[in-house]
Amino acid sequence: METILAKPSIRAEPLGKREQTKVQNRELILEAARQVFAELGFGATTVRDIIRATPLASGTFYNYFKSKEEVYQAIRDDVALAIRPRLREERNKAKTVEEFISSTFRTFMEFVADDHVNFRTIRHTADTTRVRLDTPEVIAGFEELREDIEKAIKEGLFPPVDADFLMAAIVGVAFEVGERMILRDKRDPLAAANFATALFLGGIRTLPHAEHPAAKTGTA
Amino acid sequence: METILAKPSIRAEPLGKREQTKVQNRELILEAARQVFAELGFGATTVRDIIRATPLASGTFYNYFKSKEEVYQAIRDDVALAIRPRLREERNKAKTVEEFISSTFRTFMEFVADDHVNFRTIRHTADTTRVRLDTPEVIAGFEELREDIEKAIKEGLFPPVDADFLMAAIVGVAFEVGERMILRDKRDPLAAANFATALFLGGIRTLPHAEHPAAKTGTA
DNA sequence: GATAAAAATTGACGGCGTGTCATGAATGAC
DNA sequence: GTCATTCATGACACGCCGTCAATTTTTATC
Repeated sequence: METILAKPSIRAEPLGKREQTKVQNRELILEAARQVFAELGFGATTVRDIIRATPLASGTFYNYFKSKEEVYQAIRDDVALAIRPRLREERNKAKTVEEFISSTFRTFMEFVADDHVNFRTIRHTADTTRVRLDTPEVIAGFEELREDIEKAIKEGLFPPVDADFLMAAIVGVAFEVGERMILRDKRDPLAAANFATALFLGGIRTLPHAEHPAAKTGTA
Repeated sequence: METILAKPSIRAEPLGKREQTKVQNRELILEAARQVFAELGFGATTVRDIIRATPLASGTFYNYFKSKEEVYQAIRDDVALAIRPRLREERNKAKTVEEFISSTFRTFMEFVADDHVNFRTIRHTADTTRVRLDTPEVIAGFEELREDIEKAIKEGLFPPVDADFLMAAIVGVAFEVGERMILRDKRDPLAAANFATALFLGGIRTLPHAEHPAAKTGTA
């Protein structure tokens, strides 16, 4: 852990066979887990189910993860780590409240629409009940948002509102509206983002008007 | 199930011994479950843990519930069934958008503040990860909200917005801001409700200004 | 009250998932 | 080629799950 001095003068890609299979096995487990979670739901899935969907032996699983929860975290964290930099960048570019809010929701909704397979399978278990697990990485993303809001307040971009509540509100709307979006027959991330943006910028009265107010369900 | 003709001419409270212990046992299990969930978290709790916290035998559990999930549902449903009528009543009394929104958030936040023990223990598991399970009763509450929004649109109270998205946004903000509220040292349901209400009525620019924008964390 | 029928409780049991660990195979260093 | 290290393997002991035949408790009837 301490000695970084390695033999090969070339410090690059060509991993040893050992490292290769290690990475491979990890990915094998993660991929199997994604499938099994999607099929059985998180709650019903067992470590055995995951490992059975893999050529590996049961004991091997525990060389990589401590539990199915940890696998789930890894999956979730991949997503969080992928979207967080993009969100941060967008927010940092923002010169106005409008840009801050709209770019946040647009980026998020587009990501969710792309990633809807993961999103869906992870949030919905087999039965009627829904599950939402926020891993430390995801929570760190929330904190980043709050920091950015606080910074924006300091710079006079935002009025001096309760940054903590505002962060919570943005998160709540993003996830909840995002979920409704991917449940619809036709996923329209822009429409969802526009809705959320308008809500935050001007409240209900400035929301875009729906074409067919009643026939808008699509959830069944 | 069909014959309602019972011997006792008095059709009233005094349940038979049979019915009494039935109600009692059910309550015994529910109460034990509340404690154990709070202590171990939902995920780590087993049916055995629950029944052990009870004078009953393991087999008896299954006369009352199919699984720990069903126990959890029952607990959650109690809460949902308690708050739904109050929310509905408030919304039905509303004559303006302002009343509709503000009464919804005020009622919800007050309820959450009162019930924060249940809310907290149920939403937070032992580890860092958070869990949210929406039971059918809770989801039915969401649907009620959407129906009320659709009705309000028909009556011209609301502009013709996307009722589904608006419902999701209200739910998201209510839960997420509600959670931040109960995490704070001093629970202030009115402040949380005012924040959410202002957001929905006029957007960010009309949000109440925080006294000490930076020192507002309280979450640590 | 005594007796029979109905209902509910009990705990032991087979099946399965969990996490561990001794064994052995693959890899890398020399 | 030899040896040490690292890792995969699957059997194992333990505990939980849901069931079910036996038993106890309650209710109905005489």
